[in-house]
Amino acid sequence: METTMKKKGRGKATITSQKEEEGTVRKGPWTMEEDFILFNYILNHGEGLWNSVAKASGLKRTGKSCRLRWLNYLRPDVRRGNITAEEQLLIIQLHAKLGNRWSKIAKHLPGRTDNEIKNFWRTKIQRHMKVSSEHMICSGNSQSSGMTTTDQGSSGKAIDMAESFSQAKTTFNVVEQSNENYWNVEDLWPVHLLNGDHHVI
DNA sequence: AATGTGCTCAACCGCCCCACT
DNA sequence: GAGTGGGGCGGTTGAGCACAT
Repeated sequence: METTMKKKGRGKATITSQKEEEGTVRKGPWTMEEDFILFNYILNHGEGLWNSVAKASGLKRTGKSCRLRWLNYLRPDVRRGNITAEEQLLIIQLHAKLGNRWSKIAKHLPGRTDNEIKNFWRTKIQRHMKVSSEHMICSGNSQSSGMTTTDQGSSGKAIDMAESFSQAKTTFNVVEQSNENYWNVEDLWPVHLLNGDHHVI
């Protein structure tokens, strides 16, 4: 049996059904059962040695996949959705300072993952920069034309943006996200309590 | 209501680094 | 020093959703 993601199954839905039947590595969206297994395994054995986790837990996943799922989704301290205006400002400032070092940026934002920040940057900031850049070109300011956001040269623009952003946060379209269509990590918490393991990481 | 388009974000890929032998 | 394996990181992909037409 396989529980599919509630409504919002995302990610690469690669064709896995045949191969997983053959006992090879499974890919694509995680099911609730898999989350359940991984979550409980890590609660009982701790993090690290991800290949061992993958094997010992019985999950037909790679160690990398287990690690990613844990870090980006299952970890108890992970915060989901609603990147605050302050966090957005911090991200912009840190990116100006550190560049695309998402994991380093994430360290300054407790509960936020590098993946989340990276996605946020690409979907919000990068697009905003593109729009403002186009606006500048239209306005006759050609200095910034041709600059991509992956360039380190974008740092200056990011700083400018951070300044204007701090002044007009509301114009930046802070994204409200609803996670109601996902199963929550909280849904898994009672399980470990039932197992008699009360130690939370 | 149906269709098209753009956006979001979970997950994979490939590369790199580090520790160990 | 060379080889190997595990883990971490950044870039990219693509299914599903939301909104527009």
